[in-house]
Amino acid sequence: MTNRDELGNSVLRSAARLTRWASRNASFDVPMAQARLLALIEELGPSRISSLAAADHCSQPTMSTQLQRLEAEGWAERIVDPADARASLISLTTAGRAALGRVRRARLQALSPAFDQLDAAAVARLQDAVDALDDLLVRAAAAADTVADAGARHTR
Amino acid sequence: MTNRDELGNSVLRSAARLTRWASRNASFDVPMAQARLLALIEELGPSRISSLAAADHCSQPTMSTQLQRLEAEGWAERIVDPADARASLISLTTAGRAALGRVRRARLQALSPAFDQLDAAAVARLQDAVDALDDLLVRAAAAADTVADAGARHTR
DNA sequence: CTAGATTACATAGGCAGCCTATGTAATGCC
DNA sequence: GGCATTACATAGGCTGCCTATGTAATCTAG
Repeated sequence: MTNRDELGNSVLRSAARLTRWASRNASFDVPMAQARLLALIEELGPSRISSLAAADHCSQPTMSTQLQRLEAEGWAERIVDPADARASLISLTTAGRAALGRVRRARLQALSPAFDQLDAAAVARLQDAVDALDDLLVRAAAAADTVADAGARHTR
Repeated sequence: MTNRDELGNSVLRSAARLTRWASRNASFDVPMAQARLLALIEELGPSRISSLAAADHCSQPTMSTQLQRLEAEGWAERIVDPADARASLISLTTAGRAALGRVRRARLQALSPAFDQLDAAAVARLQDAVDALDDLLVRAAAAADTVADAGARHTR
């Protein structure tokens, strides 16, 4: 048990450390959350605000304000959903796609000195690490949802 | 090229996702930064504020305020460094060590449903992932320091 | 066809976490 | 003794996230 407990703490600690380091050292003009949102919109295509919030695992108001920032930069635009006047469909502008490209390049530039030292085996190992983290997150999120559903059922 | 670039983005994205998920779902009473600081003080033993800031890769004012919160909770205490009246030596109180234990248990509880599903191979894979991330961070930080030093040399 | 529930989103207010710039007190050096 | 340096504190600001709540559009039951 101590074994797995220790591992759980290690995973979270290492992931958090790397993330914090990247956000400190990757000097992009674009804040993390905006960059994430740009990528998300690109991935999903025209989407509603609530869909984006669900996909990003954040609250709807948080997504609303983040989107307003993207719009202020001219990186995203919204059209009223023709099927439902309450909702809007969000998509990237040309400038938004360009900004996303800049962000990705800047982020890589911060990591590249480290990556340049890696041999093929280390690259493969990192690739496997990414898969392992993604897998863990999927399981954790699924388990949390199950718990939440069970809780909701109790309150009905 | 595209291969490594893609991997770089993947690593950062996956680590960030896991971290964000954990901070949302691990319902401990103690905020992330405080928890980190508790662990850091435990690891380093009596230390100066500036040392803690360096170890945590944050600024000295940030560490000052975080420490004030730990002190307010009664989890850390400081004594004036007998060798230098400007500095103080920070250490955990008994309550602080207890709080650290609670945090670790709470954090594990959030992850444990996911961990319970893992077989031995998956655990080993995660362990390797942690090592890979740590290694990457060490390389990245070292590379960044080298660049910083070179820059500093230029300004002299 | 209309009153109430529901849905989609916006706004308000608050807290964590981090930064830079700058002030203050102790120390070290010439 | 005077001046730079060092260790830390304070001020002010930004991102990023939350909950609570308001508003307008839509759906639904009667």
